[in-house]
Amino acid sequence: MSSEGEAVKVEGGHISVTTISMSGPESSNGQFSYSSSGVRISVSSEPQDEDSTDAEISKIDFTQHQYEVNMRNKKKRSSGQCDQAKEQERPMSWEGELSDSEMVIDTSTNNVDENSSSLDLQSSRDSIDTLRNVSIKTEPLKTELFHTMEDQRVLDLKYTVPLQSHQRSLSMNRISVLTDSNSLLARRPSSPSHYDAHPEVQNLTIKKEQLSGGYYGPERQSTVRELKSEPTSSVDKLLGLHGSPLMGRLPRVQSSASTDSAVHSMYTHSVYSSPSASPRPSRHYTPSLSRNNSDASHSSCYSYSSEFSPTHSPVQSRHPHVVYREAAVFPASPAHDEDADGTDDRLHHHQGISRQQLINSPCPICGDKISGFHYGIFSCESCKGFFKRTVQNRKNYMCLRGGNCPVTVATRKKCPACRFDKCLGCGMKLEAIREDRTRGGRSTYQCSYTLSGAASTGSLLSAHAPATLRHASSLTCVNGPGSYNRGESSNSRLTPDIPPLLQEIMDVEHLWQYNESELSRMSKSSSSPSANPLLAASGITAQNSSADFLADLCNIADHRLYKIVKWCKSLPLFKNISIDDQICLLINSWCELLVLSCCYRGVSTPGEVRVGGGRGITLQQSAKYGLTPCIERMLSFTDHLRRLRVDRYEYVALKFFMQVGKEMLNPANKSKDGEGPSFNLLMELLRGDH
DNA sequence: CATCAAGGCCAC
DNA sequence: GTGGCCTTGATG
Repeated sequence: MSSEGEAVKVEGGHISVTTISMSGPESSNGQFSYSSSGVRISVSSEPQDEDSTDAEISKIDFTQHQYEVNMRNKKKRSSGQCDQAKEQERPMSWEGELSDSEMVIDTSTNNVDENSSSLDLQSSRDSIDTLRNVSIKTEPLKTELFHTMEDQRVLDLKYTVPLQSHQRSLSMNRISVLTDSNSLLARRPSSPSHYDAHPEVQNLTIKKEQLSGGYYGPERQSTVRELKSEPTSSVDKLLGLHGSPLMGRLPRVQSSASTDSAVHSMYTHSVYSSPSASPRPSRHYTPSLSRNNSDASHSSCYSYSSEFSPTHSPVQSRHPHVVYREAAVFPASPAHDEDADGTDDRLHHHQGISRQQLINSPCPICGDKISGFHYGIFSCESCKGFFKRTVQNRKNYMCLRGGNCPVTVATRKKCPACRFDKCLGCGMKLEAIREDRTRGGRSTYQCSYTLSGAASTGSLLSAHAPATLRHASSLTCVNGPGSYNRGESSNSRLTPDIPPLLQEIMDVEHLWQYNESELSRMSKSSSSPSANPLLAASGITAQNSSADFLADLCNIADHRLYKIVKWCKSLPLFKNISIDDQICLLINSWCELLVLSCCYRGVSTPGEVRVGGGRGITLQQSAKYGLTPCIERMLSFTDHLRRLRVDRYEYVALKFFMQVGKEMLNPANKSKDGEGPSFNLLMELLRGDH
C-alpha cells in the first residue's frame, strides 16, 4: 500500500514543500501501513526592516573613513557606548549550553501551534510511558501536526511512535524541516538584519542579479508561524499536488520571483563541487594583496564531497596542502561565471574598493574598526580575538534569545553565540585557526580579499532591493563567498528546486520502511504474533504488560536502530565520513537522546531545565542530575559537527536520527553514559557487522 | 626588509 | 572573557 501526498507551495516569499508518504506493506486485514513520512521544506523570505537599514546607512559619515588605519591605536570607547551597552544588557549566554540548533524539543508555551507542540512532547513522553506502563497513547494522524520550532534555527525533526488513525496504525517517521536561512545554516548563519551598513554601500553599483541576498526582519516570526500553523492539507489543496511519494518525484517547485530561493540557495553551496563550480585560478584582488591570494587556490572549503574529510579538521594545520577555492564577492554574478578575473574585476570595477577602503570600513561583525584581514575576512581586533578564543577553546555558546541578537560594538559582549554565528556568517573560517598554534607565517586556507558576507551582500544591498534578493543574499553570505554554483545562470538561481542533498536523503527514504520479509522475520521473533511487527501496529495497547512485551519493544528498537543506521549510512555525507566520525556522531547523539529522555522523565524540574527554546541545561544542573558526562559528550558532538562542517542537511539527518532514536529508546534500560542495550548493536551496525 | 596574518600576553 | 598590543615567521 502506498498513499502519498505532497505539496509545494510558493506563496509570497516562502516556499513550503510538503511530502507525505505513507507506505509499507499493508497488513493482511489492510488496516495499517508501517511508515509514513512527511517532509516540509519551508523557506521564508521576509524583508528586513528597511527603515532601520536605511537609517543605518544614512548614519554613516563616509568621509570619516578616509583616514589611514593605525592598528596600534588604542580604541577609545565612548561612555555613550557603555551606557548603551548597559541599557541593552541582556542575559548572557552561557558557555556549554547547547545551541538552539542542538536542541530539538521546544517547550515554549507560546508556540503558535500548541497542539502540535504538545503532541510532540506528548508523543515523546508517550514513548517513554509506553516503555514504563506498557501502554501507548494514540493520536490521530493530522497533517497539520507538522510543525516547526519557535526558534527557526532549529530544524525540527520529529518522530512519533506509531500513531493510529482509526483502524490505521501508522508508524510515522516525520521529518519536519523548516528552513529559513537561519534554520538552514546552523552555525553558519547570522542574521543579516544585524549587519551593519557599510560605507562601501555608497560606492557600489550592484546589479540586482548579482545579488542574492536578504534580510530577515521582524516579520520572520510571523511568517514562520504562518507556516507552522499552516495545515499541510491546505497546502495540498492550494496546489492540488498529490500522488508522488518522494521528493524525488516532486514537481519542480514553482518558481516565483519572490522565492528565489532559499531552497535553491541553501543547497547550491552544497554542490559547488560540481563541474559548474570547478575551481578557477585564484586572482589577486589588488597587486598589494597578491600575496594573500597567492596561496589561495581552489577547492571548496565548505563542500559536502569527500573534500570534507572528517579527518581533516577545519582547524588549520600549519601547512595544509588543502587549498581552497577563491572566494568571490559576488558569487552569484552571472557576469562572473566565466570570468577568471571576476573577483578582482568586480572589486575594482563594480566596487572600486581598495584594501585601504576595506580596512577603513567598519567590522562586518560588530561595526568596530577593522584592524586587518583575520581568518578570512576583514574584521576588527576584538572579533578576531573572539573568534580565535571561541574556536581554540572550543566554546559552545547558545543564544538565549533565538539567535537574533544584534551584534554591535556595544552589544557584542552580550551574546557570544550570535557573535560567533555572525563571525561564521560573515565568512570567518574555522580552518584559519591553527591547530598547532604556531605563530607567524602565511596562512594557506582560502584567503582572498573580499568583503565579508555582510559587507558584500547584505548591507550592500539597497534596502529597497526586492526582499527575495536580499533574502538570497543572506544565504550566500552565510555560506561564504564563492559558495554559489557558478555555473548557474541568474535565472536558474532564482528557480527553487529540490536541494540535491535533500533529494539524496529522500532517495533513501525507503530504508525506513519495512518489507514483507522483514515484518515476517520480526513477527517470528516476537513474543506473540500479535505483539509484533511493530507491536501489531494497530493496537499497541499491549495490555499483557510483561517481560515479553518489553522484549518486543527492545526488538523493535533494535530493528528500528538497524534501519536508522542503515539509513544514516546511506546518507550522502554520512557515508562519506570515516567510520570513527560516524561512530562519534551517533554515539554522541545517543547521549543527547539520553539527556532529553532524562528531561522528559522529570529528572529535571520545571524552571530549571527547559529543553529547547529555554535555558537549556546548565552544567551545574547536569552535574546535579549526574548528566555531566552526557552534556560533555553532547558538547563534543556539537564540536564534532562543527569541525566536520556538517551542514544543515547532514544535521537534519542526524537530528532525525536522534529523534527517532529518542522515541525508540527505553530510558529505563539506558545507563547514564549513553550506553544501553542497543549500543553494541549500534556499534556493530556502524562497523558493518550486519 | 617590509608586510601581515597568525598566536600570545596581559591589563581590565 | 575581552580586547589591545606584541611577537612570530612565511612570503615577496
